[in-house]
Amino acid sequence: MATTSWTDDVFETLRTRGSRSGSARSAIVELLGRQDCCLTALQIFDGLRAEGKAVGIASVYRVLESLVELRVVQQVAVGDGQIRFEPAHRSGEHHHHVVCDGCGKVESFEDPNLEQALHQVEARIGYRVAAHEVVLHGACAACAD
Amino acid sequence: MATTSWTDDVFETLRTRGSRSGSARSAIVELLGRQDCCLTALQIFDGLRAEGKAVGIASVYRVLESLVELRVVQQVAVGDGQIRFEPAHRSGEHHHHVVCDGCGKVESFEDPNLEQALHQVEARIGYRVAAHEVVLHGACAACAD
DNA sequence: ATACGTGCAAAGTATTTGCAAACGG
DNA sequence: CCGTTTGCAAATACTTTGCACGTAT
Repeated sequence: MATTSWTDDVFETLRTRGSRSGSARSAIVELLGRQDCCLTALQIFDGLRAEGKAVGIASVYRVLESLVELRVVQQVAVGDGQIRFEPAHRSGEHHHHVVCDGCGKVESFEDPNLEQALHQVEARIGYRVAAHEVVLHGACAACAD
Repeated sequence: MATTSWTDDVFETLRTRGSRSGSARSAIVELLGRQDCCLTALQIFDGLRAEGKAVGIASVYRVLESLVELRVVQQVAVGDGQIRFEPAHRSGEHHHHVVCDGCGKVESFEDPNLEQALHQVEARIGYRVAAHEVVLHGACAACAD
C-alpha cells in the first residue's frame, strides 16, 4: 500500500514548505520513520547517539516541535510526566496506547469501534477537535501477578 | 445519592489504613474534594497558599502520590508536560478531558457510549486495565477563529 | 552572501529526595 | 515517647532559550 513512506512524505512536506535540509532533522525524521510506537525526546536523543549521530538535545526538541506544528508528528502523554512523539500518518490509520504501570512499557492498539465512539463525541462537544488520544493504564501479562 | 462525599470517603480510607491525620494532607484532600476538574500539583499548591494554608510543595507531591496509590485520586496527562490530579470517585462515574491548544483550558465531558467502547477494548487486550483516560485536543469556541 | 539550522551551555520549570523538626496517637 | 507527617532546601529530570557558528541554497 505505502507507495510513499512516512519518512518520504515528511521530507517532501519540508521541501514544499521551503525548509532547508539539516543533518539533525534528517536523522530524527529517519529514526522516527523506523518506529512503530511513541518515543520520548530523550529516547530519540539516545537512539541517535547509539547510531553515531551526535545531535544536540536542543535540536531534538526544536525539530520535534516543528514536526508537531506541521502535524506530521503527534504528541502522546501517557502520564509519566514525559511527552512522547510518534509519526502521524496521513491516513485515518491511527492507534492508541496502553501503559504498564508496573514496568513502564508502552504498547499500542487499534479499535475501529472506539474510533467511531470518539468521532461521535467530537461532533457534539463545542470544540473543533484536531486530535484525540486514549491511554489505558494497567498491568501487562508479565507484571500482573 | 452521595450520602458520603468523596472527601469523607478519603478520610475514612486513610483512617482505616492507619494513617495519621496531618494538616497538609487534610488541606489537600479538602481542596480536591471541592474541584470538579483536574488540577496540577502547582495549582493545588497555589490554591492552598491562597486560602492561607502554607503547605510545602514537597508535601503536595508526597500526599498526591499516596492518594494515587490508594486509588482515590487519578492522574491525568493532557500533554503539556504537567501531571494533573483529580478525585477518583468510587462509582463508575467518570469523565474525560478536552484541552484547548489555543488557551490551555481543560474541560471535562462524559459519554456512556465511549465508556462502553473502552470496556470492550479493555476486555480484549492482554492487560489487566486499572484505569483509562481520553484526551481530546482542539480549539474551544473562543479560540476557533 | 545570507538566512536558516545546529550545538553548546545556561536558564527555567516540574518533580523528587534527604533530613531535622513538628506533631498525632 | 515513638514513628508518621511535614517543610525546607538541595538535588534531579525534563524542556526551553540565547547565542555563535556552520551550512545549504
